[in-house]
Amino acid sequence: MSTITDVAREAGVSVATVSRALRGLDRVSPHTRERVFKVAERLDYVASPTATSLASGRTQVVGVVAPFLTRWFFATVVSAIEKTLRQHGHHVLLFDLEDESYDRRLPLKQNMLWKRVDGVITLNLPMTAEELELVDRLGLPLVAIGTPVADRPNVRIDDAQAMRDATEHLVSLGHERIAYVGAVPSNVAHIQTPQARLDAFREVMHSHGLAEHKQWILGSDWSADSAAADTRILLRAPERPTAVAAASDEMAIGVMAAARAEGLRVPEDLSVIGIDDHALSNVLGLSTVRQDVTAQGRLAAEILLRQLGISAGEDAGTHVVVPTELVVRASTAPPA
Amino acid sequence: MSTITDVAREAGVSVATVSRALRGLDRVSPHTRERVFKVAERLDYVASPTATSLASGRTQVVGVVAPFLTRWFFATVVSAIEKTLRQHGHHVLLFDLEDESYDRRLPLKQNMLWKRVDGVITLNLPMTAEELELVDRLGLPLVAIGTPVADRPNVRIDDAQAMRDATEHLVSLGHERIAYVGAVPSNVAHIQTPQARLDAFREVMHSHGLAEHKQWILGSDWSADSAAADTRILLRAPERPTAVAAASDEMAIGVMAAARAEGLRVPEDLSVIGIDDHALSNVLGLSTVRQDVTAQGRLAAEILLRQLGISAGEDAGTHVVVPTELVVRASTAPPA
DNA sequence: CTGAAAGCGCTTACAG
DNA sequence: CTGAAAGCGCTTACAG
Repeated sequence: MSTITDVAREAGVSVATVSRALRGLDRVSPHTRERVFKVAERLDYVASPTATSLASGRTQVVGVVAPFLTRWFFATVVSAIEKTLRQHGHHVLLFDLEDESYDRRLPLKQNMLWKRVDGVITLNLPMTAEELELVDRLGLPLVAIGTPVADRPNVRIDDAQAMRDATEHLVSLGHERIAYVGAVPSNVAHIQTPQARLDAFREVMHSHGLAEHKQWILGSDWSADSAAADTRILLRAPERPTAVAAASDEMAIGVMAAARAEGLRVPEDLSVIGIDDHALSNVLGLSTVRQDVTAQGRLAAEILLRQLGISAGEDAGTHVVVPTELVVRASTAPPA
Repeated sequence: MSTITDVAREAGVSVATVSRALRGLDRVSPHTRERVFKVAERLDYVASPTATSLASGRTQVVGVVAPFLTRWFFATVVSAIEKTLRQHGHHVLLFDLEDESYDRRLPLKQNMLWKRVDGVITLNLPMTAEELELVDRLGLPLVAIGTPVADRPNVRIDDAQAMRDATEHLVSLGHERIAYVGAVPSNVAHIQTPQARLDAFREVMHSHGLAEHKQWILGSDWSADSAAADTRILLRAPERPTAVAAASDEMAIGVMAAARAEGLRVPEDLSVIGIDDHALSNVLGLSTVRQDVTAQGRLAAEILLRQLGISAGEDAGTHVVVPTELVVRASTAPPA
């Protein structure tokens, strides 16, 4: 592979001039610039990012950090981030902090970030004080998607509003006996979004004077399987809810499956609603509150690029709330 | 942040000695090594990967390239790759080659790889001759997951065997009128796995003397939505299959939903089987042929590390076929 | 066992 | 507008 020296020699100029010409800096004559471009193209020259980084201090790489990757939300948002960054000549270094045990995660370490990335995007990741201190010490800009990180730029949906809309939808259909799936177990401090959703659920129930049954608030590890298992127990009790609001579509899908397994019809015997608009929700007829995850990924990437001094997208500020939308499908109906 | 020079000064040795001591090379006295370690720790020293790369030619980064990311298979395999690489001090630079249009993808370019990664892992990505030539020119080892790439190391399942098992399962239940969902449209050259599955389906049908109806071989863009839409048309025809074999669980889920939407019961009126064992398949009661995607990601990462001279995992060779397993659930039964 | 020095391939003031 | 040179922070022969 050819280096900047090869190009300089062939073009009959200094390496400094090649560097300036190729990066589009001014103070280069049009004629020289053109000659350099020609030679660079002929030699298939691409500047070594490694050398560029050492000299400039920039890597053109952004660290994307997630507590896990294998759920719909994360894959979708990572895809959007990657595409947006690549359009602006940047790349994503991916970190999956999932640990063997569900009740903890791996910590962010200096060797993941130091001189490796220009900035960080977190995905629903509450950061510890030490991690935040690390990011600050390394001077890295940070944008948080979902769960906020201190006062850093943040892109998210209004979790409370989303769950309010879901619950109000059930109430407006006439439901009074409503269960909730997706409470945060106390051992999972690194997953916080659900708390705001639960609070909103309670608020709506209370505002309508509806009773909140403690045993109808189900915890979950956020998976369809565990939501289904918990729901089956719930549905076997003598007192049964007529509707379930789940904090995510994946859990809602588990709830629907559990209802069917218990011989109940959805929505005739049990209404179910989730939050997300998961890729499978449409085909499964799940009512939900849709969030635009792709937009969140794109916006977060654009904010970070702007913090790096690269103009990208429209400046919508540093704290963006992406709107959600109630989508009524076949899984919700008035109680029998 | 401190540099190797800081450590050398504090420890009273040369930078060369610090470099050797910290990397565990021999020809360093135990006493010196210990002193260097102490100082390095006290100064929070982490070698600049950017400088290390320039000097050594190694980046400790692996490029992971996928035709898209937002499907279950890809997210799962990327997660496994990332974890395996990180255990060995390597990181993943992620490329999502999805384009606006489904019938093409972005090409792999020199600026994504050159001096940026030490090797490449492809995920179900048929490479063009130019792309392969590029990877060769850059001297990068490559491991392919799924779709093979020339004669490079490869980790995959036996696609033919998987679909044979799925189809044989339906035949053994007594089905004779079987449809297939997931044929590859001719415009999607960058997605090839399904072709082997379709061939295997045909082979089994033929070996049992069962008729193959041309209109029962459905193409698909590999999503649940399109599989559902196509299946609904299929099920409205006067002549109907009693079973459907789908090339993936996501499509099979679409088929089940379509059957229900048409008022048919699964499995009484229509049996459905897929391939994958998707995260939602258990809860939805979908019969399937399970593949271990996490193992595929781990094995591919280990092979690549070994090609880079890093001992990782057990050496299982360079061409690994990960076994699959028929999982019978509630979506398949004898025809009515 | 240890150090001085060259080299990796760029960028960036500084002169001119 | 252009070039010579220092510098980014490591690794790696080469001496000793």
